[in-house]
Amino acid sequence: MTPGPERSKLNIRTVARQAGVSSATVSRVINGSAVVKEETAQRVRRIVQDLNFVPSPIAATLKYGRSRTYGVVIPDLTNPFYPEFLVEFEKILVESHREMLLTTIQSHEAALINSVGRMLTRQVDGVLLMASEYETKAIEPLFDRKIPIVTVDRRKVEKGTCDVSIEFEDGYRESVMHLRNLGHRHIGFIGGHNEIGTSRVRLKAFQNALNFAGLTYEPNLTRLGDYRFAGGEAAVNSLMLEKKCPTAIITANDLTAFGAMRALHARGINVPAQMSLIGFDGIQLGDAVHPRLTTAGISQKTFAEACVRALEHLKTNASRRGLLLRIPSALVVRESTAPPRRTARLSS
Amino acid sequence: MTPGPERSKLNIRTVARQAGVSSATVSRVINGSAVVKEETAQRVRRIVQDLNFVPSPIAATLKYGRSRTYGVVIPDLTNPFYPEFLVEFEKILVESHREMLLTTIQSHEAALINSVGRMLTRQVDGVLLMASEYETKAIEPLFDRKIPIVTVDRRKVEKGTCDVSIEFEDGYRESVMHLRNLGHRHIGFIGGHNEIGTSRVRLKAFQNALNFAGLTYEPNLTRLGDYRFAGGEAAVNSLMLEKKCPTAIITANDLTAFGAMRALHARGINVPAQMSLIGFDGIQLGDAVHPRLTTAGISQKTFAEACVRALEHLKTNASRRGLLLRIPSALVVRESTAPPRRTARLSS
DNA sequence: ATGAAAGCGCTAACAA
DNA sequence: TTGTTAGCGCTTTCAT
Repeated sequence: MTPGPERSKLNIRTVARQAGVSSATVSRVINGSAVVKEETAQRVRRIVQDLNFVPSPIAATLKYGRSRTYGVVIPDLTNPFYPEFLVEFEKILVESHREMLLTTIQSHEAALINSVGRMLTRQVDGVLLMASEYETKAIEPLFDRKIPIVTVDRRKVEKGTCDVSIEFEDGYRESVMHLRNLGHRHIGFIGGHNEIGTSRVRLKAFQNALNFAGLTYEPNLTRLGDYRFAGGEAAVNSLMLEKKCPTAIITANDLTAFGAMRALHARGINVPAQMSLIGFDGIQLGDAVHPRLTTAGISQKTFAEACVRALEHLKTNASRRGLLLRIPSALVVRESTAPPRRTARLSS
Repeated sequence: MTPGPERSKLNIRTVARQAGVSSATVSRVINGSAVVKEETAQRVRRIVQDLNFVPSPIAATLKYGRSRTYGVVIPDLTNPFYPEFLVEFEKILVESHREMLLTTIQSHEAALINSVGRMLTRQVDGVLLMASEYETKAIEPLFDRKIPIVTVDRRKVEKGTCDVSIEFEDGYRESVMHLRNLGHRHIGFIGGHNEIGTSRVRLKAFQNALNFAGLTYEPNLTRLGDYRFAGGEAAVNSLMLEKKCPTAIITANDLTAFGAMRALHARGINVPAQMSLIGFDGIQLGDAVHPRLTTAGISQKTFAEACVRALEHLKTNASRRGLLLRIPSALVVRESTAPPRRTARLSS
């Protein structure tokens, strides 16, 4: 159209022309190839600067199918555990010039299919699946296309997948021992839906911890929550109907503990004087509520590093059976635990 | 399986071949063009299904420079306000088949330059800048490339930008009126750093609210926080050194209020009996703490809708002066407010 | 040490 | 209504 002024677009060739080299050379300079003569490289870099040239990785993605992007599927972004994780995860990716494609399913099973579709569409190099509550069918397309998958808290791996699991056993053992040492003998537990694998793992870890501490598991002191306030609240209200109430409660996560705390307050039960409470996750907000929540936490940084490592592992070992990494958890004692009081409505 | 080695890649042409049409027709079907004969369209759709074909928008991005992706820059992902916003924002984008590129700067000024670079690189169609604390220099590249920018809480627009601002005036006025009606006369305020525009806006809104309520602004009852726990905590500790303490405190956001609450508890000051407290933001956690936080909130859905609308507006009106949208805020009365008590250490 | 050129998958202008 | 084709920006082999 324009024969004259030639409104040229800003691409690698524009730079090449200005620098008096070929586009191949510019590409080499940008990607730090060692073969280019330093003098030439400098000239090119200069032009890149002058023109404010930003290379488009999209073209590279198109050509090689690799996007330098990892997808992450989050079950519930309003649970602060995930944002705190994402901050660390993003940091690692950015430092190594990779990108994160975040999708949330907000506990909506159907949304997972959508999420997976977006991952495919954007050609991610791997998917971190934090939504454990998924049906295999939804993620089949990822397997079909041999996209590396890293699961969380499944504790098992298939071909082409890695798993990063939190070592609930550590944290719950320390939690139970802490309570036992304070004098507690009857400890309640608020878990998650039983259909979810990780809920069963957490319950089991709690039971083992009781056993380790020489205490007996009392099934009627266990309730199922939903990893959110509401579940913790409802569970406490139900627990308090028991003839023989526990003197302490351990929960599947911190949000559940917050719900439990609210319900206890509402019933005029003082934490920790009349009821001790321990969460799991170690979210920052736990340090802001009153009383500050005693909880078993993990290092989000360690967790994020493991996830990235797992994703990278699959890049080079795509079809082999993957890694199974474990993240240790440890108790953080704050203010929501204390020795039991006889005044609580314990029968006998 | 297929005769011959032929391992053909799965692209629009594979589909075309199988359906006995041209790639252009397949493209038209995929994009819902009306001109294709229904019979042909059906045949194509069938093949797409059979082959599990997923079109690559990357190629389209390469061709047209538009990525159907909006970038979002978040100042601090561990403030639940942002995750709660993102859930709504993502929902809207996904429904209209667009993508979100999330970057966080975690209050790191330097990270903004990095964020902006990533936006450029990924060819976003627009940037939502929630990090108000930015120096113009960092976002210049966006202006240079005429990438639509939507700012938040700046309350002013330049060429090629829109702004979505929260109407702090509503919420603070209701907050102050609520306190005044309870009998409070001396209300403290914990704001944010003064260098940040939105901090000054919030303080001003609070002052106007006092004025509206017929109360006098007392500068010595104002402290500066940092929009996080720590700031709220420190501010309360400083406020309590005043000869004449306030009987109620209003904060710049909920996280600050949490910090304030913690500090008050630590000092044995009961909320709300001895001190009333009102936050701002309406984050979900506010309903989980004890006492449940009275706060002025916005509808995150409305907020997210406005942001998307603003981004879309700039798509068609790229260089014109943009929209300036306002999001109303309203008080949510919960448990952290009550009439003042003479027992607090009020002098006189 | 550098250049020429093919091709990744898609879309839209144009042709039939 | 459908087909043909050029070209988006980049990288990488092969040639020089």
